[in-house]
Amino acid sequence: MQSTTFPRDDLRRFIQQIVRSSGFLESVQRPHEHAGIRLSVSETFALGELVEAGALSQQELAARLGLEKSTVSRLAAGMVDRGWLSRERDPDDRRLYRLQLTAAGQDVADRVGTELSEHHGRLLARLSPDERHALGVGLGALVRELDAGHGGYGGHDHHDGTDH
Amino acid sequence: MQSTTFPRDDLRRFIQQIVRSSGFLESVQRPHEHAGIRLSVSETFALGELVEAGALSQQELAARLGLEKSTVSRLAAGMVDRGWLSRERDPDDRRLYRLQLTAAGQDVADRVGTELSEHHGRLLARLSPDERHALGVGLGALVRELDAGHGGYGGHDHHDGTDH
DNA sequence: CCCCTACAGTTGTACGTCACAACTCTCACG
DNA sequence: CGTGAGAGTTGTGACGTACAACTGTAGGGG
Repeated sequence: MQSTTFPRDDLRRFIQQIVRSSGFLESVQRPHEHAGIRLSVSETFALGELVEAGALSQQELAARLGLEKSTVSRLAAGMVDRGWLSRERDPDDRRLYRLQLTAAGQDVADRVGTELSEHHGRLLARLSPDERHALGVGLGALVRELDAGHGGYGGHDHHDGTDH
Repeated sequence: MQSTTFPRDDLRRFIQQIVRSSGFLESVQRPHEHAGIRLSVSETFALGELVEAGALSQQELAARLGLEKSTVSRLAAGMVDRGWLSRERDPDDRRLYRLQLTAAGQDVADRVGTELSEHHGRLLARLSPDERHALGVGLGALVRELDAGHGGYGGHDHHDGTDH
């Protein structure tokens, strides 16, 4: 059964308090300023995914973000408009796009990343070393299981991972 | 091109992967089925806050959810319509409402809470006892610091936290 | 070679969630 | 009383998203 170290629904209480303390419900819906740049949460995550992956098709990006392809189509278009993304057809399969950060896009990603990193650093600095370590272990395990099993809240079950 | 500050932020990487694996961006925007009941994320959290607090004014609920009072006004109205909430003026100060769960509302809160709890339980069951413990310690510390300092991602800074 | 299916991406549309601003109503205080 | 402050409401508009119907490319069999 469950050990007494993590009783009944503490995870839920944590989530609720995180929501409360981080202005969560507001910030997901509205564009935001990070490092003097106005971007939506989806854009922020898209930057992160592109930094990590290098080049992605829109489908792949959609799968990573858990969004519909039509949504990502418009998301990418907006980022292209702002000069953050280059969108070229894949020469080997002209159905695909190759989304890639431009120099300006990398710069934005860098600045936003730095700001978030500093923010998180300040937050983590207030934890004891043991707590920081515990957080890393715990979140690492959580992410591992979320990735492995189905951890979604929706049941919709996209984000499959079937790529060519 | 120094583009490596983005991925170096561990907390950020965790968040990103959690987003990816939990269908987050989609589910925040759209009503959802929990225990056969269709509700939005804000409604889910509102139920949680009301279970925890017993009775709240709309302002207090707004502060806890990090939402504007007008938004909460409509949120509460919807929940009253569905019979989950009773909304009576506070006899001592008729400006305030006393929001309280009805029997039906408590039932819904209970069912949704149970489902979430089981979901979280299944997730946590796949962690080792050490990992579960670490997660508890780490998240506990994180919540503590989020609550204490300003941990918000916006610069907006409402949600003052003057409550209780 | 052509058709047919599969797949990537686009566009039209509708919906849900939210904030801001201007308003009403109640309270407290002089 | 009248004035100001606080709780809640309503009008409005912005934004992010999904779904469905569409276009265009690719890869097979007849």
